[in-house]
Amino acid sequence: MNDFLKASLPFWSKLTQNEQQLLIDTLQIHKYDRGTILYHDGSECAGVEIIKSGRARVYISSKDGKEITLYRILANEVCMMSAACMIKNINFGISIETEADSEIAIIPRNIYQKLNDENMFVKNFTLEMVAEKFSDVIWLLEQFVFSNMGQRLSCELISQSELCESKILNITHEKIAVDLGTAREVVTRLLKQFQTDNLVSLSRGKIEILDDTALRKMSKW
Amino acid sequence: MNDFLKASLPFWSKLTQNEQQLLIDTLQIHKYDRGTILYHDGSECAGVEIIKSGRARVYISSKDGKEITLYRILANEVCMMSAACMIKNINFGISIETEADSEIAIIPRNIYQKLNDENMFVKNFTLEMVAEKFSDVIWLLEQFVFSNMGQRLSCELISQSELCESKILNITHEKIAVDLGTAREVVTRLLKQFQTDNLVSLSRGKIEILDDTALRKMSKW
DNA sequence: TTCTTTCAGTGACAATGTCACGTATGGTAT
DNA sequence: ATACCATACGTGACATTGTCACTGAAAGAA
Repeated sequence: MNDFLKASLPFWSKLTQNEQQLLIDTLQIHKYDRGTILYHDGSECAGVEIIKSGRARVYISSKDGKEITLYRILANEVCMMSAACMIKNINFGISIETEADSEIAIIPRNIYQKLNDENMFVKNFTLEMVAEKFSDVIWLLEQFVFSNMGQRLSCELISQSELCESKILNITHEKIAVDLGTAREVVTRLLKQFQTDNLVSLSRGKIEILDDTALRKMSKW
Repeated sequence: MNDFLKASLPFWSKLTQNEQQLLIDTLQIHKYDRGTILYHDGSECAGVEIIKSGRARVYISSKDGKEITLYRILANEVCMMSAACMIKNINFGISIETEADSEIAIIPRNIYQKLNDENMFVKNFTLEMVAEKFSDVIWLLEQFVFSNMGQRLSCELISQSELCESKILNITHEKIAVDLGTAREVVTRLLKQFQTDNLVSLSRGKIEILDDTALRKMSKW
């Protein structure tokens, strides 16, 4: 039962017996279908979420429906946004949705808060997670400000390929566009170019990576 | 002497007598001219910096010299980047420069680390500061991804006006461009437009805001 | 099959970024 | 004052990216 807690929470072994039991007793586990919105800009956060299985996407969106993906949360990872937002009720203006059918454990807000206040290791963990994601977002901003679309697209293809551990990506231009915060047409145009350059091979809902060396080189300019 | 510590460090009154004394004893105070680079991407951080007087700009830059400002640190504010980077040696890829002649106090790295480990309030403060700046950066990213230049420029003019508490900004198009992460020509073009719309009045190195209501409305779209 | 939905392709145009200049302004040296 | 110089600004041409309004193509449902 608590194997995944050990795997997800580096501070697990530093908790007292009581703290561990408290966690186990209050932990809620939910299943969500792919595409469920776990958290939407401005709503209350229920607690700290741990992805037992599946995957989630953290993103920001504008009123007119544009989006950009900040980062993803994979199995056994903790959603620190929920951790952070409860600390000082800072509203980050972000949203989170599942990208696959997912099983998610929730540590209730007040429980995590208690652990965070009592236990140094928990607080350390919280800080490190926030700092790490902060670092991720700054990297993203860098990409956005300093790189051209070709670089960003090749980078996206590589990381999508790593995500699904395959050179064949079952993904639409639309999804890529949302990840990158651009328009589908732009993605289509560039992918077309990539295809004539023999970097990828395209078909409906599918992109096959032919030359990942070249893409990698490109993405790092 | 330690008045500014009280003002800058919310946890000051929660420190023990010994801790306070330790801080005072090890505190280093330096003066820097306007334009000094306090921290550059990848260098070691000396410690936690507190701006006693003056102002600093936190930014990221690319190899080919493009920049974008993340946020500013004003008098009596603490540079939490240095705080964060020492926690886990996360490299944020940022740089910091003074924007005015500044007096800066530095809490040595190991001292802050010690306080942070020992004292719950210090750790809380660190976390809150990181979360707050994180929130700022996400806001910036939102602006960058979802807003057009007109909106971002009007927003910049408003915030510059608030910074110097005047409707007359002594600032060049170049500086504004660097803040916004765009090119000077783009700023020049738009300012020209703003001028013909009677929003601002331009002269060399100076921008006078004529209609801040309109600018404000614009910046919030 | 036919219908329908989703995905992709395309041309025209707008906004922004880049480049290569030219021009204006204010300070400094003589 | 005059000439000179550095810095700031203006501008046109063009490249890249974003937006819009479509059309066409593929895959699943009726």
